[in-house]
Amino acid sequence: MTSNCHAMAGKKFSSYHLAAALRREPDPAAAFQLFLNPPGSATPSSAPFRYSLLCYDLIISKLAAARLFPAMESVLSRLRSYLGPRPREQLLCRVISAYGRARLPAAARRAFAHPAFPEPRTVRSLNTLLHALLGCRAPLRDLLAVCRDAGIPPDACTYNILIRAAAASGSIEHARHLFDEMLCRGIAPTVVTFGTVVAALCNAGQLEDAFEVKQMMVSQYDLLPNAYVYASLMKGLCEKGDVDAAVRLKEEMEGKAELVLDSAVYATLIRAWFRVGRKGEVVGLLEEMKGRGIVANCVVYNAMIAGFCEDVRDPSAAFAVLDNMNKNGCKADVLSYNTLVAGLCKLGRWRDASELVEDMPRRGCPPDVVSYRMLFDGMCAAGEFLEADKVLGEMVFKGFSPSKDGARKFVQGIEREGDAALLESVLCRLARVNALESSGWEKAVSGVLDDPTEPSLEKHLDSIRIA
DNA sequence: TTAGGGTTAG
Repeated sequence: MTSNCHAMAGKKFSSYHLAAALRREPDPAAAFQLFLNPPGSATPSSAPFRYSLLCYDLIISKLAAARLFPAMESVLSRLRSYLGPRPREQLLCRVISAYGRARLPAAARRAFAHPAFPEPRTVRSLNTLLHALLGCRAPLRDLLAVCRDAGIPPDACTYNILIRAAAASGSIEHARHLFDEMLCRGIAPTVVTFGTVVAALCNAGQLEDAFEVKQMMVSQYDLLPNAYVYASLMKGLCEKGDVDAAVRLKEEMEGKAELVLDSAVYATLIRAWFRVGRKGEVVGLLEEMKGRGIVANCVVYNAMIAGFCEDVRDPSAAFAVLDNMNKNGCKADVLSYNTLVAGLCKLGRWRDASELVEDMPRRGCPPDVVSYRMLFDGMCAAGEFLEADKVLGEMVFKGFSPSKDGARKFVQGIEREGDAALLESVLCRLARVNALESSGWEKAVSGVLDDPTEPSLEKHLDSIRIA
């Protein structure tokens, strides 16, 4: 189609045309082919195609978003020898984030140092890398090491990520220390910093401290608490069982003109309402939302799905919510499905859960590692080890591994059933995805080794050790 | 797509 256009225009297909074609092409693999072979470039007499930086930018962004990493890396290599304006750091950030979302921390680190991008790095790509590593659950000390090695002066954003990493690794003390350090270095905390600190304190159950921080941001830093701060506090109160206090906080928000209630605030309350058995009042909350012009998003629907599954133990009602959200133009996300899968498994309905997981790709939402782990655990809990084994095969094929706990229960269950051949094959597969604790498999394996009918296991043991 | 909340699991 594209080549026809330029032939009709009687002009050479330039990088300008290529950029337009890349923008139009929805299929990233097709866009990659277009980039490699621009129309007209194959004619023997023609000079090499002259790419513009925009073409590189477009194709790299597209491939990054589609997680077509080998293709993306090959373009990055070409970009390295590209003689033209140097690419912007924003593009590098996109590449790093894509690796972070794919949970590939080593690749994210390599990208940060990629020679296609001109030195020096600014704090912007440093922060992107830190955020990517945080998403990969890298420990705080790794993040601190990255900061030290980069030698880039941190900003408030850097500290916000580090504080969140400290809280995620369970150390409020470290988070506090980082906050103090940032003050010492003359970096002013922002409303985001306070949002992070309040959330960390609430998650740790330190509500009094969290409220103190809310006061302090006003009195000492002249910053107003926003909906993020309120949502964290409301969730913290609900978890302590003080739903009424959470409602009072919502009323406090309503009294402040500068504060806008949003869907997160309602999702928090909806979930809490279900937990305390006030599901009848949820409809009222939804209507109130509507009245304020707040559109229910995935998070709100997911809170309802969780409520119907966990509290009402009524998966059909949860399925109805799923249908409803799709009708209302809100595409169910992986969390919606995983919540349902968890609910079905908890009710022992692993067959229904299995059907739902199988149906997810058709519904436009491929299962993730959590979907598989929950289904696997649900089958193990039901004593359905052969079914669990099938799921395990599919998981391993897709590069996912079961949780350590799930793998342990699975191995113990198969041990109890005494199927040595199955146990052997299972241990090898688990070892391949590194889902075995050494003590766990050693114990299980030694049990089988005592069995003289199972001589081939030693061979597999060696392969496990090498892996 | 430089940072924070809210819905699942662990």
